[in-house]
Amino acid sequence: MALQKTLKALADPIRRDILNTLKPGALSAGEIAAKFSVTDASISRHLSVLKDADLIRDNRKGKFIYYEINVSVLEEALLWITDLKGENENA
Amino acid sequence: MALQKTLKALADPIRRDILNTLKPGALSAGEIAAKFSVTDASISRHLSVLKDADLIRDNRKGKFIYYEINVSVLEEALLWITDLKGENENA
DNA sequence: TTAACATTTAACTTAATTGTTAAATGTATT
DNA sequence: AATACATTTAACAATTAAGTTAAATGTTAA
Repeated sequence: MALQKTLKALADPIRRDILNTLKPGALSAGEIAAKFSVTDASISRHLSVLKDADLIRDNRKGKFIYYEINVSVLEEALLWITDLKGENENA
Repeated sequence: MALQKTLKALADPIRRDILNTLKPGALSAGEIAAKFSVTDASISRHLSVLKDADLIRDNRKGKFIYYEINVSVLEEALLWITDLKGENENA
């Protein structure tokens, strides 16, 4: 189930863009939304998909909710694709 | 565009299953379809999504159309995810 | 407690995806 | 040419996904 959620979450260009945006460090929902041309509500739903996939984590600081990337679940996706490629990491 | 198509194609469990099924070698559409519980027509459309993403290639041999996996486009997906992970392949 | 702000959730619309059945296409065989 | 077989395509129904606006929630500060 984790792999399915991960790949589904990564299959949307806005969500991939959000993840890249968070790579340098955490940002609030508003800061993230400001970078995109869709509504805050739309970004909020994308954030919830990413969070459900455990690709991001949130923590509230006062009025703001900061999101940070969590790369740990990418490992499974990487392994799946690598295995499909049929490559040996020691080759 | 290629990355988007790749990830979208990989975001479906049946399509991932098809790719794994093709890993050992090419199979005809019918042989692939026989392994799944959906109709031939449904598998045929999954095959066309995979083909459009260039994850598989087809070649007809008489009545049969054989599909084989093409892993080359996985490289871009792998690079994207690896870069997001922030890892250096020499680290 | 009221007001203001940040964010999410609800309700709704539209578009895309997946599955089904039935018709169409391509190839081989008689 | 006619039939049979493998596969795809078309047409349709059901589900899921993504966007919008408006209402709701949580937090801070007056």
